[in-house]
Amino acid sequence: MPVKTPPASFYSAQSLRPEGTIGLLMKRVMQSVMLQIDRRLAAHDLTHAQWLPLYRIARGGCDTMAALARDQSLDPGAMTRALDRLEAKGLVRRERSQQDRRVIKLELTDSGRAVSQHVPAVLAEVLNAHLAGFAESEWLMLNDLLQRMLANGEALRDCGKDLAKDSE
Amino acid sequence: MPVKTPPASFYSAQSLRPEGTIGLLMKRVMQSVMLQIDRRLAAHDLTHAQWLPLYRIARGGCDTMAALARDQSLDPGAMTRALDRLEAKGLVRRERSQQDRRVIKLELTDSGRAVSQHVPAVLAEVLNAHLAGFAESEWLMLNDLLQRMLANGEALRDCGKDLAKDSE
DNA sequence: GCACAATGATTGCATAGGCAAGTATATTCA
DNA sequence: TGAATATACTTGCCTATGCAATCATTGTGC
Repeated sequence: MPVKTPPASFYSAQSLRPEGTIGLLMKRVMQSVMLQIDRRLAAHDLTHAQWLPLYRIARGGCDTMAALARDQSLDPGAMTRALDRLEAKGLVRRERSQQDRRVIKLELTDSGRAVSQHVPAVLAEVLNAHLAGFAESEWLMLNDLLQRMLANGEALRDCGKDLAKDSE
Repeated sequence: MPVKTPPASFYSAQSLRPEGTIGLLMKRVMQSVMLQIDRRLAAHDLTHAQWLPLYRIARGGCDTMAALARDQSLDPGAMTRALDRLEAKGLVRRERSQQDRRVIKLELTDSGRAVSQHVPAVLAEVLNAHLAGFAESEWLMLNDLLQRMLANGEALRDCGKDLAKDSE
């Protein structure tokens, strides 16, 4: 059994006030980031949920629904419908593979390629705006802290799939 | 005109790789936090989006739809439907105010009060688990950095409601 | 008092995502 | 080979959220 770092104890059930937690703070920051991305991408008829699959296909390496869904830890059903919307906008084409007839290959249309090129500038602008006043050391620190939170979360992901029975 | 801190320049349109950005990192951390909350609240037939309104009503101070929506920066329509679901579960009661016949007062049922008491323990557990290995100074730093990002975001919120016209 | 604005709440329409069931195709292995 | 298994994708049903339009009620200014 691997040695596990014990959970922290910054929050306690007795004294917890949700409004001040890391969780709500982060939720609000994400709300703000997505709002700003949506405003800027609206000019290109894209939403905050659509730029990533588009960008991934453009970059290469993710050219099937399943690959995209895994890459973004997203539900396959959700990804199917996201691609439906991108296809309806004429940004993505689907074509059944001949090697493996289960898979459907994805590729961008010319229009999709054109739109995807606007993505990095928008992302950079929005993120930089939210980091105004940050020292580079603080930015690096934030990256590090978030990565560690994510690692902690991944350790939790599979180990406790069957709770929902405690403290009933 | 107030002096504005200029945006940072940690990301650039040319070199940006979305996968490594603060934005995607944070999105994944939130995915993980919400997944863990959902697993634990499932025992009480609650979702990650439902504990906050419930908790708010329980604590007092937010006893109308509009107040809750403002408090959570949530769309009034979304909040109406969220309350529909909580009411359907028998956790919340709605009653038209006599003083101001536009407003509808909210209050928890006994069942709602009982369920809301499980919330803090779940939140504390999930957040602490994600902060495993953190020094207190790191936790404080994370709070500070997130709060500053949020402040930057709020400065953006109203000033640029009418873009969606640049770089077309 | 009355026109007009502001507020509270709801509804329709859209995107978005999770979960589970189902279909089609490939792979594995006895 | 043929049955069991795994994978790719889809669909149905649910929650969740934003935006815009609507209605009722209240407040404001003349």
